[in-house]
Amino acid sequence: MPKLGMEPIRKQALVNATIVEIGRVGSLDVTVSQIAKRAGMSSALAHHYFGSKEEMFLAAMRHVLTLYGAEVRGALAAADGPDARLRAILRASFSPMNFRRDVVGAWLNFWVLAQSVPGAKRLLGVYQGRLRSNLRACLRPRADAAQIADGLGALIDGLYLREVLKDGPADGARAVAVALDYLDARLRGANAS
Amino acid sequence: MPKLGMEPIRKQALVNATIVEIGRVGSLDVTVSQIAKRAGMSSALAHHYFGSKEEMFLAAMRHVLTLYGAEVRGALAAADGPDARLRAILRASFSPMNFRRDVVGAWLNFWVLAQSVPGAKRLLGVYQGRLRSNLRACLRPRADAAQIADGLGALIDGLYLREVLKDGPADGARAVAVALDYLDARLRGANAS
DNA sequence: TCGTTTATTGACTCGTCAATCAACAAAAGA
DNA sequence: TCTTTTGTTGATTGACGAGTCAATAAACGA
Repeated sequence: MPKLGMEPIRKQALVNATIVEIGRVGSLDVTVSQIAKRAGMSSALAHHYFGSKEEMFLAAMRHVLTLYGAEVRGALAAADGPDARLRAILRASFSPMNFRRDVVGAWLNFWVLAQSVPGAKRLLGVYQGRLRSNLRACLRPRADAAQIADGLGALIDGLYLREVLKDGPADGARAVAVALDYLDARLRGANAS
Repeated sequence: MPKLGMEPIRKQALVNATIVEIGRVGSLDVTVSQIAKRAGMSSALAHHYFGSKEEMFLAAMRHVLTLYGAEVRGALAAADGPDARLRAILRASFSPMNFRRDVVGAWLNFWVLAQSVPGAKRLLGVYQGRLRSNLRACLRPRADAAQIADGLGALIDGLYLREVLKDGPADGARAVAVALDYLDARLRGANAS
């Protein structure tokens, strides 16, 4: 049975299974056995490839973040002009992939993980920093670019949160609409206060 | 030692200890023993008063929600006019009490809890419903009241989130400023798109 | 061919923790 | 006084789960 070069395949399967299981259970209280089972292997093998459960969580987090980053980069590449780039970031952030129930559930639990695991906190910091700098870049000429970007970043996270708790299916288009609604108003309005 | 009428005192102590411990550990992975110890009693007594750990979590959540509700109600009572009432809700939401590190940590974990415990989900639903109806009431005359309220609610939650992850101390005043910044722009601007 | 590396698992260890229980202490009531 | 109610805990149970280990097997390299 044992074919060589299994490591990357097994790891990927475990990462996917981790995300699915976290989303299914709705918390980080998933056992390595559950994850391994879903990935079609024994828990011992999971421990063999990732040294620990925490390492598995971090790998899953890294994967989600990587996918998101790729999506944003792709959307940005196809947009020119600051305005179009802003909208591209929003659309990417609320794309169906990011709104898959398990992915959003994973994000939520990663936020919690970041409270206690420094590695997780660092990863989230990288994501937030990139998002912030992307947003600011689109708003650079304005004096209040930083404040607008911070608010918009928070709005994105908040809209995410709402979707997790909703009963029905997530509605990315609506989230984009709400965000654009505020952003447009803020961009047009005088820089208040 | 045993004085009578201990029940409410013990329960309150446990609820407070639960919030503190969740905030300290940064997750729901707190043992009943830890909580009981901080509350100055044995874990057996904790189980005696609340039947289970889950019941303790729900009681703590109810308490946080009650405090928040009282704060909003108090702020609303002292404000007249829709505009002042909107600002009152914002100020109450970002009051120092709600930005205490452990309280915000508790909120974050309650969001996670709501994913798997129906009772928790119901409680959060009540909170969100009240917040939404309060916000809408302040915006009633407008045709787009619902959309503005939804965005503002999400913005509040998102700003919360940012504070949890920050390293330094939480800054409620800044959050209020960012929220007002967007809200003012949105209220003044044409109802876009 | 034979040792080495990679893949894989079942069984096991060790710790932890929620929940229970038996027992004890003090107040209230009869 | 005696009994019932309330408060309180140490010890115990029972389950579960992360991580380890020994053993097996296939491929590879020399």
